[in-house]
Amino acid sequence: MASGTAEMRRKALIGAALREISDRGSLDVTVAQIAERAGVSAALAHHYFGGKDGLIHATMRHLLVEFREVVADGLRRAATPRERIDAVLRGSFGPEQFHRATVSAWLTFYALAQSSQPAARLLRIYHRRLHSNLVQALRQLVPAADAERIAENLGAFIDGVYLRGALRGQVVSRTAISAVEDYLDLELAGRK
Amino acid sequence: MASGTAEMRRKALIGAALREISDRGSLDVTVAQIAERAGVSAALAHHYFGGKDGLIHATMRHLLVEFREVVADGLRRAATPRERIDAVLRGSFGPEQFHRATVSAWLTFYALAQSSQPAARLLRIYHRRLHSNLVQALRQLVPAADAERIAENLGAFIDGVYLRGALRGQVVSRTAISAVEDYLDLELAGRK
DNA sequence: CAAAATTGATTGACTGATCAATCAATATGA
DNA sequence: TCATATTGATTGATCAGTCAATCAATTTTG
Repeated sequence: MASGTAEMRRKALIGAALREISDRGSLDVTVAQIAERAGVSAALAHHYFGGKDGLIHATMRHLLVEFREVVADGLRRAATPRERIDAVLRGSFGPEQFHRATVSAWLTFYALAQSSQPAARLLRIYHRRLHSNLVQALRQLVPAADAERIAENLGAFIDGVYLRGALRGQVVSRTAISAVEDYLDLELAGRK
Repeated sequence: MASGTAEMRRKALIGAALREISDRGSLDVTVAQIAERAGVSAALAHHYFGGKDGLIHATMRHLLVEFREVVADGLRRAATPRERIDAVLRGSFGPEQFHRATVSAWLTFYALAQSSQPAARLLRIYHRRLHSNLVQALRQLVPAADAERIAENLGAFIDGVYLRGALRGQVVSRTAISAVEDYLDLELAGRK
C-alpha cells in the first residue's frame, strides 16, 4: 500500500495551516510558514495540495468535517426533538468549536468566502446542514412556517455569537449557549 | 485657503477603497487599484494616508462614522425607550448598511480586526456604542441585569444577520429586522 | 502690478522584499 | 531498479513604499 505517509503529511499540513492562520489571525500566511510548522518543505505542500488554494480549501473542509461529526454524534444520542436541537446547539458551541485556532480560522474563512467560490460553496453546505438539522427537529414542535423562521434565527444567532467571541479573542462562555437556549425556550413557550 | 482639495482627495480615495474592497470581496486590494479608481496615482494615496494601512484604517473609520450618524439621527427622533431601540435596529439594518460595498467591507474588516490592533479597536468602539445604546433604552423596560443580557443577545443577533446577508451576497430582506424585533417582543412580553 | 520665490499637489520610474510555483536532483523504500 | 517522497534552488510576478522631478497655485517683494 502507498503507506499512510501521504495521509499523515496532509493532516500535518492542515493542522499547521490551522495553527498558523490562528496565530497570525489572517489568511496572510505563506506556504513556507505552514510547511515549516509541519516540519516539511514548502515544495511538499504544493506536491500534496496542488497549491496554496488547495491547502487552504482542505483546511476549511477539515473544519467542516469535524463540525459535522460532532453534531452527528450528538444527534445519534438524541431521542426527542428538543434533544435533537440541543445536540445541534451543543455541537455548534462545543469547546472544540471555540478553540482559538478553530474560531479564528472559521472567521477568516467567512471573509474568504466573499472572494473564493469554493469557499463560499463549503460555507453554504455548512449553513444548509445546520438549517436542515434544526428545521427537521423544529417541525415536530411548531408549524412548518415557524420552524423555518426559528431555524433561520437560531442560525443567525449562533453565527453572531461566534463572531463576537472571535472578535474578543476569547472562548465564548457558557452563557452563550444559555442565551441561545433561552431564546429557543422563549419561542417554544406557550405552545402545545 | 489651501482649498478643499486635500479633503476631496481623501474622500475620493476612501470611496474608491470601499468599492474596490467590495468588488474584489477581500482586503487583497492594491493601492494602485484603489488609486486608479479614484483617478489619481498610487503615490498620492501614500502622500495622503501615509501608507496602505492608513488608507484602510480611514476607510473603516468612515464606515463607522456613517453608521453612528444614521443611528444618532434616529435616536434624536425617538421619544420612548421602545422607539429608541427601534431606532438602533433601523440604523443597523437600514438600506445604507446593506449596500453591497458596505456589507462587504464590514465583513472584511471583521477578519482584519483579528490581526490589526487599530482595526480591533475601532470595532470595539462600534460594539460598545451599540451595546450602550441598547442598554440605556432597555433599562427603562426591564431590570438592569436583563437589560445587559438582552442587549448582548440583540448585538449578536444583529451581527449574525449581517454575516449571513454578506455570505449570501444579497441585501438582507425586511424580514431580518422583523426577526430581531420579534425576538425583542418575545423578551418584553409578559412584563409590566 | 509683475516678476520671483515658495509651497503644496501630483506623478512616473524605480527598488527591495515577498511569495507561490516549478523543477531538477536526491533520498528512501519495496 | 523503479516509484514515490522530499528538498533546495530558482524564477517570475506582484506590491508597497520611496524619491526626484514637474506643475499649479499662492505669496512675497521690489
